[in-house]
Formats: sequence, structure tokens, C-alpha cells
Amino acid sequence: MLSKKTKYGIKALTYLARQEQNVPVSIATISEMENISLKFLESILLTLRKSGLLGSKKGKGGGYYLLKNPKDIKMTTVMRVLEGPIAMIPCVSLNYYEKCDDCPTETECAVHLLMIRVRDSNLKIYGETSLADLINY
Amino acid sequence: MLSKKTKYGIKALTYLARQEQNVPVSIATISEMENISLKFLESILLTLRKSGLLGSKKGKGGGYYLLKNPKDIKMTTVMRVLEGPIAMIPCVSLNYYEKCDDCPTETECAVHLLMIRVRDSNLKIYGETSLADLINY
DNA sequence: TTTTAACCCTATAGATTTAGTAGGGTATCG
DNA sequence: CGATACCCTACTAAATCTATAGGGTTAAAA
Repeated sequence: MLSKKTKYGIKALTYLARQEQNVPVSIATISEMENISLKFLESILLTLRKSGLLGSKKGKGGGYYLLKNPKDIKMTTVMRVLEGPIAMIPCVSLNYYEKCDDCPTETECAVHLLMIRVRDSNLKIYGETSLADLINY
Repeated sequence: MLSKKTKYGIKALTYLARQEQNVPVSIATISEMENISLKFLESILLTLRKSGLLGSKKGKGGGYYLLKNPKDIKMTTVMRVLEGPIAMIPCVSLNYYEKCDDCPTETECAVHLLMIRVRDSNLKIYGETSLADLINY
């Protein structure tokens, strides 16, 4: 299951991507427009800023804004920042690999084999989808 | 992330699928061979039996066995039984659909759009992979 | 018929993760 | 200076996961 954190994070990013000019938008505005709890959203946007996807401006007229063009923000990055590894199991993760305790040889593991297929297919989708692709409805 | 329950369940199913004859195999045997906690495995096999994938035989010489040919057991079924919905979010689930609280119109939701793509691609993989496909390593 | 192997089933508990909430601190603009 | 808005840490309630406990039932073999 996708966490609310990821869901809200993507909604916030697309809200910012839809702005005509790239001026700062306050947490409060995004919170209202997208129906997201203000304090929860605050912590999500903080994560996105620390990851390098968003910039922020403090004080009156401040808020968050995208640091890159929406078409240059791949969902692979967004998902890794918000949801964590794209692989469904550590033994097939490219960035967070970890051996299974219970498998003597992972090439013989059915789960391993299946999850490699799932990982590759999901990586393909996230890799060829950008923020810009998600706002053209 | 894939739960241990699903992981162990798939490993148990493939263990049964690898048997030459379809004779009952005890929980204890599978537990030892696949390094899975006996009691945890017991509850997983119970789930698989109740879902109609496995049959069981009580008493001495008893155990669990597949009710169908491995090539006729699609991973779509296995995943739904063990892990639950294949969709990553209820608003794109075919079998467990639920509307999001925060979305006025879901056709305009970026998350919805993205997760439909992910769901379809995963459904395709699970649909064209059978238990038999996973034991040919 | 008694013993033993093996599944049946419910309840519970500890650990972890999720989804927030609280509350004060800091920077900026007018 | 004071209002606005982000910064950051800590905490908590609820849910989920990963088992474990323990007794009950069935069936085959001695």
C-alpha cells in the first residue's frame, strides 16, 4: 500500500507544478486546496525540501517552490524520497540491497525471481513518468 | 513492502509445486526446508487452505497439498490471498475499490493516474506468471 | 484401543510503522 | 516591532506485522 505521506507528497508536488509562475506557495494554501492536514503536510514538505526537490522562502510571502522543471522531475526520485525503496523486498533492491535470512541461494528463490520482474516493471513506469506527465489531464 | 507472510506463503507453495507426486507434506517439513517459523507457517497454510489453493489431510502421514496443477495457479490469486489488493491505493483497486476522502474528482488526481499505470503493469505480471513459472530455475 | 502424528483454531503479545499532533524556534517583510 | 510563514524535534494513538501459546480434533498405526 502507498502511504498517505507519499500520496500527499505527490499531490503537493503536482499542485506546485501546476502554478503558472514558480512563486512560493504557503503550506496553508496547499493544505486547503488539497485537503491535507496542515501539520502533516508541513513535515512532508520538509522532507521534500531536504531531498533537494523543493526550495523554500521564509517570512511573509514565503512558501515552497519547485527547484526544477516538472518535466525533469522523475517519479523514481519522488517515490524513493517519499516511499523509500521501489523494490518490494530488500533482496531485489538496487539502492537498499539486503540478503534474506531464510534463503541459502537467492537465485533459486521464487519470490526473488518474481519480485525482480515487478521491480523492473515499476522502475520502468516511474522512470518514464515525470511530474509534468501527471498534470496533463 | 512485501510482508513475510506473503513471502513465506509463496515459498511454501513453490515447495509443494516442486514435489514429484502430489502427496501431503507436513508443515514441519516445509518449515525446516524453507527456514520458516513453524507456528507462523501453520497460520499461513491455514489461510491458503481456506482460500481454496491447498487441500489438507489430518493425522499420521497428513499434510498439505496443492489442489490444482502449478501451471493453473496464477500469482494474481496468490498475491490477493496472501498480500491483499494488488493496487497500491484503494481508489484504483478492482476488487476493493474505495473513494479517497481528500479527492473531489479522482480523474484529476495525479496519484490516481500514476497508480492505475502501476496497477495495470503489476496485474499483467501476476496474471502471466504461474506457480509453475517460478520453479523453473 | 491406545498412542502418536499432524492439522485446526482462537487469542494474545511484542515490535514496528503510520499518521498525525504539539509546541516552540527562526527568518523575513512591511 | 509584529505578523507571517517556514524550521525542527519530540511525542502519541492506532494500526499492522510477526509471530507465539495452547488446547482441540482427526486419522493412522501399534
